[in-house]
Amino acid sequence: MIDPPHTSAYITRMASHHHHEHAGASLAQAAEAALVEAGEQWTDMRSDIFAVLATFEKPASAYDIADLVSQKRGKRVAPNSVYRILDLFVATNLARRVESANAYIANSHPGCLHDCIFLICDNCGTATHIDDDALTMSVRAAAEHAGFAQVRPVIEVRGKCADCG
Amino acid sequence: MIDPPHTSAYITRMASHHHHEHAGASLAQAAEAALVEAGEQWTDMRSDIFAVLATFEKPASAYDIADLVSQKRGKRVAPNSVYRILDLFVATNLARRVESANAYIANSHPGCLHDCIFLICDNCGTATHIDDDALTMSVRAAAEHAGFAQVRPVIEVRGKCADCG
DNA sequence: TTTAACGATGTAATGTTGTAACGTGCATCG
DNA sequence: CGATGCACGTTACAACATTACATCGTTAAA
Repeated sequence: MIDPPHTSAYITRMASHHHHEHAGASLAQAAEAALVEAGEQWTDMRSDIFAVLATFEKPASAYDIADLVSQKRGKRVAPNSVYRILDLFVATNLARRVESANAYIANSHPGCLHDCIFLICDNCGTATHIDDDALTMSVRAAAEHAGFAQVRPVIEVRGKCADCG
Repeated sequence: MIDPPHTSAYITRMASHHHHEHAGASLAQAAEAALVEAGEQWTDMRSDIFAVLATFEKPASAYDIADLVSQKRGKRVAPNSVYRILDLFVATNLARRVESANAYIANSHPGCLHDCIFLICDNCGTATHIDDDALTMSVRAAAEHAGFAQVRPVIEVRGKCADCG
């Protein structure tokens, strides 16, 4: 159903495509399509959580999202529920977890499978992502060379962004 | 450490960089030297924390360390004290933080400054590190090209290690 | 010799992030 | 109808991390 990130299907798909950056309603639509494509439901709760996540400039913690979604719905949504859905989003490539920030960020081109490199500013917290398939493939290769399988690269760079320099 | 790779490509790539790998007492000595070199004190508490950290095969959480050091001393050592010292160790390159595991690992060649790539097994939790300066320099370069300064790469790979495959 | 300053550690409290276990409501399908 | 499966709710708790302030010993100045 979902191509796990370590399959060759994943890798081949990733090599060719050139993508389309979404935003706003278009992004939500693309997300919905990708989730349905993966055989999952696009529920109100999932829609709300994705919408909130997509409004953030910076990586958002599950608790941040829980707060905003709670507001939006006028009813408490527990972090727990948010985590469940974020896990689903990550598994289906609608969102990414930023490990060095314990937070999540919407994928601006869901449906396009990719290893990402995140740059996170230590000062303002914003995250930008860059794509460099040569680089990420080298990291994969190095890990596989060391005997690792089902590899999932985590490539992030902390530093000071151009605006905060 | 797992068995080092043996291909000629790997060896060539690594050729520029020779470390002395420390272990046990030799490692503690090297750590002490590096810390003193950095203008910091090598106290009993720091020594104990480093010793405990160095015994772990897997990345150790601050709480893991706090528990063991508490045992060793017969007196409770608060996580907070451990964090302080771990922060110092990370700042002085005696230890590394593994972001994707919220945990720490002793640097087996303190005093030798460079970026590491960690491979963490999702199954058994063990972490091994590989050095590939060409790769880490490329990541740095990519970040700098995007306007980032004072960059600190976080390169980790989650997956299944050879033993757990 | 007192006393001020400083660095390291202790203590307590609290904040943030993440999971486990189990319950409820609702749709589908035999 | 009853059984199944899935999404989500509720509660509780575990794991990770920080803040503020106190204490203690060493060093350095008065």
